[in-house]
Amino acid sequence: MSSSAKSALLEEYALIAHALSAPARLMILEQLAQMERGVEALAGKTGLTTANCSQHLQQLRRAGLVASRRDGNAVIYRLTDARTLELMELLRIVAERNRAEVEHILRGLAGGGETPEAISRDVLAARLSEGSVTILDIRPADEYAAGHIPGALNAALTDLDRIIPSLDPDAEIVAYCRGPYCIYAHQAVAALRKRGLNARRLEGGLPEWREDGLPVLAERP
Amino acid sequence: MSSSAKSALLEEYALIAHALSAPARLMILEQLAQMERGVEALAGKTGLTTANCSQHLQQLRRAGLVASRRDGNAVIYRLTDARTLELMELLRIVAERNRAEVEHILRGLAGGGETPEAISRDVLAARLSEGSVTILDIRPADEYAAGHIPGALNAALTDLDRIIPSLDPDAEIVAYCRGPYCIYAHQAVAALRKRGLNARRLEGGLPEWREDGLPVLAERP
DNA sequence: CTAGTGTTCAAGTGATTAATTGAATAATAA
DNA sequence: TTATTATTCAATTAATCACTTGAACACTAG
Repeated sequence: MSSSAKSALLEEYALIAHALSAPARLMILEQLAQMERGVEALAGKTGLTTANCSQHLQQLRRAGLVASRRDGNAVIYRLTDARTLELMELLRIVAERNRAEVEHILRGLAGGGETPEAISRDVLAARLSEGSVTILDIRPADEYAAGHIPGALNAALTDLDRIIPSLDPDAEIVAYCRGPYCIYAHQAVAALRKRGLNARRLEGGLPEWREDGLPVLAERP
Repeated sequence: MSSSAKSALLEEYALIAHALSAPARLMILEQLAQMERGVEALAGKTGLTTANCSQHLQQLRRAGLVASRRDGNAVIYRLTDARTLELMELLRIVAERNRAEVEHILRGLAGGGETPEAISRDVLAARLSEGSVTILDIRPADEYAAGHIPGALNAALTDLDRIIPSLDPDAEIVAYCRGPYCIYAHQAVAALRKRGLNARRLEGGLPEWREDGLPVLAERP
């Protein structure tokens, strides 16, 4: 009884870890952290087929990490627990500390140049009110519309060149994206710095910002 | 290049999660959190065969979670990173929040009776110096010998009856074991309370206590 | 050197997995 | 009702997994 309780518990914990052990599911969770979405939309965003995405979603549901509701004939999935984001971030931290490959990949994204430390959310929040920073939201427009840092300009990565001329060359620029798994901000910072701009990355992304209770602006709430 | 970098990163994160997705490996990690150990000793503690345990250890090593050194003809494994423990604890927290089964199992361990909240490490550490608490270490003797809270009495679960007569019936008793995955302390508290003693569980186990920088006594350091 | 101990490797089995395809099911609109 | 859209199910494939068995390897003691 006691040893079966122990192994039952271990199986529960392993089930959560298993839910996070497929890249496809990590992508889905990152997407759901931006906003709730239907299966087809998620499939489009992640590049999975609809059926495959649905199956992954059901595995996530079995683990209790996502829940769904019906809206007409669409099934809208959402994260059940913001703690899952912490779990994913810790996963990233442990991977970064223990696997040299991770740092190697991240260095490659910086394009060879030196990249300054990411700015913390606290610090950015404090400077927000001063208006002394230009904030760039490097995500697709629909995710920006679902919520963004007040005052942030939206620009997709492929769209950066369009917005660069309008930036104050002397201002400090802070770029953010979906979160710790997202490389948009890394790439944006590398591109901006290559053009001589003073750009840094924000630690984490919008979901982490929201989770810290910091202000978020949505197009229609 | 960018999308391949993204998927390469996701695969790295998934690799860590995968390492944690088997109950056998969670058991091994919990053991290694107590003390470093050779393959055979780990196999004995976890109930795995030696070969199987060795294979799991190599999977953990591939993920970077454990490292090894040779000592004579024995290969001694250890955790590489205490952050892994945080990851396991968060895994437990998310499982507890999202899966009703977990709470159900834990309630079963309490034996139907009411169990008080676990006492935090800070609070116990503060009371330690006052000497107003009896601390019980519910782990096998070898793990106790490798390190324990100063002043703690060692008693295996099967051994509880032996030690109970010597306990002050009016004192507050705090029991701890290997950590958040370990159910020894749960069971010990249930048994002690059934006998009318004022027992509570310590939050986390010895590894977490040590990780907080709190004092640990080892038989031979 | 040989014998003994502790660990790893290699091959094989059964179970589980991710992903594909196409059919089945819900809910809505005409 | 039928048609449409969105999602899930069922059957399939190839790959990977945990675990077992028995042999191979590394190191130590004699």
